[in-house]
Amino acid sequence: MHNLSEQNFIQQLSIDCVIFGYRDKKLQVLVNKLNFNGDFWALPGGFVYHDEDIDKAANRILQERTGISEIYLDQFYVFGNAKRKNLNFIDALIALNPQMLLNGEKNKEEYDWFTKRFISIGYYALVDINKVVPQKTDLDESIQWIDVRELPQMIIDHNAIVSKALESVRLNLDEKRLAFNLLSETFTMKEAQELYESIFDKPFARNNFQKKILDLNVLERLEKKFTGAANKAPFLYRIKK
Amino acid sequence: MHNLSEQNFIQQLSIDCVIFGYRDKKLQVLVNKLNFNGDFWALPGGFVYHDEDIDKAANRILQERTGISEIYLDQFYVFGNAKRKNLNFIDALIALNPQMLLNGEKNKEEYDWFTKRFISIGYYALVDINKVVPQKTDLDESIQWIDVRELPQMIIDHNAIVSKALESVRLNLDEKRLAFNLLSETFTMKEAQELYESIFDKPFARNNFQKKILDLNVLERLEKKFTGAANKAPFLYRIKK
DNA sequence: TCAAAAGTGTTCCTTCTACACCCATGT
DNA sequence: ACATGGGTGTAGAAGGAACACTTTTGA
Repeated sequence: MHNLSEQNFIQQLSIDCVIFGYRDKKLQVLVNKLNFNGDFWALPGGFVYHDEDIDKAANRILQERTGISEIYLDQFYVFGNAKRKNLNFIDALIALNPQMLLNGEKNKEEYDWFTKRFISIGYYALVDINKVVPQKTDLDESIQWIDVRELPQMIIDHNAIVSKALESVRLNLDEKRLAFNLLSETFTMKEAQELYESIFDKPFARNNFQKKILDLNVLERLEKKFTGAANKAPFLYRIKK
Repeated sequence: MHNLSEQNFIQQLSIDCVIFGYRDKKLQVLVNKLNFNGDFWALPGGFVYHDEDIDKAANRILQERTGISEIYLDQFYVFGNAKRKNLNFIDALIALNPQMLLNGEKNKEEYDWFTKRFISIGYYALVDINKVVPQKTDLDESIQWIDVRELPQMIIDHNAIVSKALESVRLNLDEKRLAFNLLSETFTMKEAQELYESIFDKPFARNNFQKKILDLNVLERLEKKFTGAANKAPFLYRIKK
């Protein structure tokens, strides 16, 4: 593990990130599988340096995991149940990975630091999945995109954090023009519609959707996209600068 | 001061409460004036015990300050700027109150605990102002209701916290039926309208307002209220159980 | 009988929804 | 020519805003 216990970070405070991407007509979340025996899944997260804004900390964590900066992100909720501890998870981990205890002193410190009750600030991020190269840390066995509706059971309350994040995204989608952060720079109206449908998990009428989106007055129409298919070629759109 | 430094609380984490009440056709906020020389105003706030849910902590703080339980409250934002410290405020305080330094050791601990950077979770509460008996702590010179549009300059970012709270209340007012928490148990439609007008700081059309509120289908109509005025007596309403 | 304020109805306009039609494209 | 999918127009429904009218109350 890192030098978590060395007091560089604010104690008992963490940040958990729900990073949304969109591919294959599915809304996906970036999650990592922890590098231990047993199935331990978690959201990317981290801690806050003593002299660091929490927004900056969230940005840093996101950059570490996705490789890109200038990510759209928003704080959406604080999870502060008193029982929010890594303790149960750590004990299950140690039962399956007894070698973890070998290092004595050092690990004892880590253990004490890490098993306290944590308050976690939830951030959601919306990224163009094609620009992201997921980065695992040495705590992770792997990091991958998983369909938001097919997530495995995750540690502590991370599944609940994802639910709350999705709820917040839905509430803010139109007002803050969030959706377009999930698409590549140019896209067709159909792609935008399929994105909406995967976020809200319901169909939209094609003509009315187009009208609604264009009435937002934030898109500019570019050239047509010829796919070779035997039908009218759709226009490409881009967010107005 | 209290035994803040005795590690009963989670470090560097606070809760600040924006307690809204309504009287004299004005939306008011409960604020306290600190018990030192100089004009130091602050929102009621507190800290979180190690074994306490953050929602419970907010409830406890509210109960201490208002004397009532069963308060409607909602977490609305986390304020986590790195420069969020009591340091400047404390130094100004000490300059005006040099006697504070006399107690040596004990106060040094307090000083160290209290001058660190704090992350604060904002909660707003909506109360029936008639049921509240504001309670000051021994840190306060006074505690009082002040019109939300006439608040003095407060310490750190407390004015910004109030702004953000008001914004959140406006967003959630209809969806969560928040408004009626601010009125006494029975009220006339005019009173409800005046409350809305003070929250949104704009007038509503009388007839349309009545239709909108009754269409919510959450109120029951009671007897008429005869005031002695030379006009038609309005009905009283109450929230349906 | 009158003024003041409450209650209710109606029209107009904007917005949302559903249906229909036409157009471009490659086979 | 034809099937396929994209773009646009329009009528009907629903919701909100503005206006008008009636009712109740105490002086």
